[in-house]
Amino acid sequence: MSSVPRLRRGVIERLPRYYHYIRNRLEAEGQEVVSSSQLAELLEVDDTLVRHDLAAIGVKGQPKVGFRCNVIVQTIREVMGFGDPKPAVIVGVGRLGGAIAAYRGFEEYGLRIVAGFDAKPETARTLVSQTPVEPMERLPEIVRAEGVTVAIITVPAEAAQAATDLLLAQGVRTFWNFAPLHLKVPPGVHVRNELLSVGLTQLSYLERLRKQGDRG
Amino acid sequence: MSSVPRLRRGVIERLPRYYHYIRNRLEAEGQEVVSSSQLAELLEVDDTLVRHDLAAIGVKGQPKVGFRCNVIVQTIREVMGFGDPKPAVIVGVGRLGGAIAAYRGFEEYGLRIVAGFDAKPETARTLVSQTPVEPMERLPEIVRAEGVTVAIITVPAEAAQAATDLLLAQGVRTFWNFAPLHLKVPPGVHVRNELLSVGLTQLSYLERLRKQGDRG
DNA sequence: TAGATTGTTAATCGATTAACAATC
DNA sequence: TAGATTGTTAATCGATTAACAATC
Repeated sequence: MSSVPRLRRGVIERLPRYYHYIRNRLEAEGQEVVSSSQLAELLEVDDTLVRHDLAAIGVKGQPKVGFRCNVIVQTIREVMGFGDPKPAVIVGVGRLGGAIAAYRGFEEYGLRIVAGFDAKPETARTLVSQTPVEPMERLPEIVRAEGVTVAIITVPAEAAQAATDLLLAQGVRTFWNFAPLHLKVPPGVHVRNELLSVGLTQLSYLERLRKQGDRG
Repeated sequence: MSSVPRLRRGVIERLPRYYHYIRNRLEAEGQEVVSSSQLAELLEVDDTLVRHDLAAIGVKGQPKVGFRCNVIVQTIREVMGFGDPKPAVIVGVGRLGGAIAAYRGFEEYGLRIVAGFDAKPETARTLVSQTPVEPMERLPEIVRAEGVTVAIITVPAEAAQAATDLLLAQGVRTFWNFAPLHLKVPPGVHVRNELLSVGLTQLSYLERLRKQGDRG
C-alpha cells in the first residue's frame, strides 16, 4: 500500500466534493476534462484553491486544456483509500440508521457494511440487500470475526456510550457518531461527531440574518 | 427585535455545541456555573477560544467563578434567534426525513415543523405528534398560508431540484439539503448542504491514516 | 504566435493560541 | 492576601487569495 499524504483539513473536506461532482455531474455528461475554474464554480470556491488541492494530491493538469476527470477521480480514490474497503457496522437500525445504510455507494467510498445491530432486531427496519440486522448480543462475536474497525453509531443518546464501549473493547477505532452527545474514547481513537443540532442552529441563524438583511 | 451580530464561521459552529453540552450535561447535573476550561475540554478546543467566543456574543463571566450556564444558554438563544421560531417544512418523508422530523427539540432550536410533504403521503412514514404528511400538490398552498421560509430537503436526488424550485417559487429562502447534489438557487438564498458522502470519505481516510500510524 | 489555463511563490486574511494584566 | 479565573492584546499559525511565470 502506498503511503497516505497527511492532508490539510480544508482539503479533506473538499476532496469528496470534487469526487462527487465529477462523478455525478461531469462524467455523467460525458465530459472528460475539467478546468479548475469549472470545479471552483461548482464548489463555490476560488479556482486557485482547486489547483492547490489537486497539486496537494499530485494531480497534474495540462495548460490550456484542464484536468482529466478520470485522473482526479482515480487519485482521490487512492489517496482516500477507497480501493481497500474497510468492514464497518451500523449500531442502531432505526430510521436514521436505516437511512444511512440505504445510502447507495458505500463501497464507492471505501466502506463495506457487514452488519447492523439493534436492541430489538425483530422490530428494526431492514438493511439494504442481504446485510443482516443482528441482536446486540452478537456484536462482539461478529465484529471480531469480520475484523471490523469502523462503526456508525445511530442508537439513542442514552445507549450510545455503552454501545461505543462494547465496540472499543472489540478493537473498533474509528467512529461516526450521530447520537447527540460527546462519546468518551481513549486517545488515538477517531470520532467524527455529526451533531444534527449544529445544522438546525445554523438554519435558524441564517434565516434570521436573511430576514434582517431584507429590512436593512 | 434586537440586531443580530454577524459572527465568524468558527463561532457559529461552536455556539450550538456550547448550548448543547451545557443543557444536556451541565444543567442536567445541576451545575449552575461553568469555567472556560471546562467547556474547552468538552469541545476539545483551547480555553482562550471559549472566552473569545463568549466575549463575541457579549457573555460576561466572573473571575475566579466562571460563566453562569443560564446566561450562556439564554444569550445563545437570543443571538441565534431561537425565541422566534420559524415555520419550516420537510420535503420527502422517507427514512431520513422521518428521522430528522423525529429529532426532539426542533422548537428549542428555533424551528417549527408545520408539515411534511411526500409524493406518496399514504406510504410515507408519519411525522412526530400531529404534524401531517401532505401530498406534494398541497405544498404551494400550505407554504404560503403558513409563511414558511425554511425547508429541509430529504427527497431522492432526482427529485431535489424540482422540489427546490417549487419552494423557491413560494418564497422559501433557506434550505437544508440532504440530497446528494448541488441545488441551483438564485443569489441571496442560503443552502446548507449536508453531503453524507463527505462524512463517509473522512471515515475511510481516518481509518486508513490510523492503520498506517499503527505500522509506522 | 496568441491565448488560455496550469503551476507556484508571495501576500493577505482570519482564526487560533500565547501571554499577561485585570479582577474577584 | 493569594490564587484562580476572566478579559484582552499581541503573536502565531494556517488557509485562502493574488500575482504572475510557465506551458501547451
